[in-house]
Amino acid sequence: MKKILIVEDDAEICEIIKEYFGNKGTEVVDVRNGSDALNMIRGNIEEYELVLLDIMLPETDGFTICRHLRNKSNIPIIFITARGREEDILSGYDLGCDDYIVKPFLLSVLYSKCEALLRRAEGLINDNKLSCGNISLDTRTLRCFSDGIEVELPPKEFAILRYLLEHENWVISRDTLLNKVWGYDYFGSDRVVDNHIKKLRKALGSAGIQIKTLVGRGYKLAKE
Amino acid sequence: MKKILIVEDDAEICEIIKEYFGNKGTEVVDVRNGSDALNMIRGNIEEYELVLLDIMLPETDGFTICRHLRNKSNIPIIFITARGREEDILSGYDLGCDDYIVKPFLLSVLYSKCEALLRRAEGLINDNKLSCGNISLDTRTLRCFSDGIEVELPPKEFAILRYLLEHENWVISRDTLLNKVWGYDYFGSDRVVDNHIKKLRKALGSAGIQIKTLVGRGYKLAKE
DNA sequence: ATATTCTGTTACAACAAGGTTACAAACAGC
DNA sequence: GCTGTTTGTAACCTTGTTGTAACAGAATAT
Repeated sequence: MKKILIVEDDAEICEIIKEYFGNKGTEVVDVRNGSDALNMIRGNIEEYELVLLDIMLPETDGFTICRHLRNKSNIPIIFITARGREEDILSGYDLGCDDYIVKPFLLSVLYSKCEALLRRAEGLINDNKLSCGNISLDTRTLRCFSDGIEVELPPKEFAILRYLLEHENWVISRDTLLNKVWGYDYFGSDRVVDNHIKKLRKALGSAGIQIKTLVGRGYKLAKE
Repeated sequence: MKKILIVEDDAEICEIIKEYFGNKGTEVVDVRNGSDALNMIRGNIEEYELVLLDIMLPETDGFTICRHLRNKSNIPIIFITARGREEDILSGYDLGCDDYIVKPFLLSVLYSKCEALLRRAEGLINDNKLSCGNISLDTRTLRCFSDGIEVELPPKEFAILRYLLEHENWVISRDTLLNKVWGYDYFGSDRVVDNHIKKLRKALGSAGIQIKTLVGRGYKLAKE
């Protein structure tokens, strides 16, 4: 469950945000004044995935809090404030915030903004991760993991494994693999496939047994 | 120089954005209708680092364009539109945009939002010190250390190493490096990359082995 | 202006990946 | 069980990719 922090002195706003986000499965922890917020930052801010920050606060203002935050963390920060003047907004962005929302605002929009920012901060707008059992594969960084340890795969083997992962539990014939991995214009022997499957199994180590042979029909990848 | 794409039918808005961003050192390319935008996406959207997207456009609307974009790219997307109803905003976020700005807006704020989003998209909020294994790099003082001792690097090699450090463990193709380090308008042989990698490895001494070759795919930097 | 460094090209050697083949092992049908 | 077919495996050769150094032109410093 995601956990976000809100620094806001208005009890009512805290409550409606906590309820709205809570219903969507996101835990919201609130802090009502600047000095508590600073203590939180000194402590374990790593617990949180995002910070909602008011500017006008008792004891220490939001800008100062943002500065402290950015000194130790890249955590996503969204200002939520009644101060909508150009110079305030620009100050916020100068301090390294990610978004700046002027009150009053729509809860649904705030939630969507948080989602979008969290997606972006985690670097996964499209899901690049494929996995099946002990095998996983990141198609963006082109990394493959077997039993948690990284395995270097040559291009063809990577492509075959990727196709198998995209079609978990399907029986894939050699012909299909030749078409999808080699291309429609490839006319060599289909024994190439066997060879690459062999190398793939070897490279995957103990997870290699997840690639099953279906005699006369092809191969399939299973969770084991 | 950063390059961003704006899809917007209003010539005046295009012009003021192009001028404002141009003065700040960001190139803005404009497309005035939906079908041109779709062609751009099918072509080389990789050239751009961010897309500003209007919704009401001739031929194809912005939502459709956003959908096509997200099918092939994680590029940051900001909607800029007169449609400020809740359902429109939520539709935008549902399609995977990063921000949604309702017209009229302040140019300075738009620029700050772009900056913030680009920072976030590149994962570089605190980007003064980069390191990986025995290699570290201070982008402020432009100094590089390998095994703790300082190494002087020529500009190109520094830029390559910086890009690799910013994408630790990613497999970076020669094409990507040419685009990101040399610029999208470079059309020489990609063997330049090999040569600079060779010099970089040599300059880094024993830490040079942290730069791995992935035959047929490019290079990657790893912790060893 | 001159020297020095940096950059990009080229040529060639070294190497890894891909594909074929041959043979052993496993399998299916009888 | 036996037999023919399919698959696993390893060796081998070809091909394309990469490492490397030498070189020339461009950029920069002196």
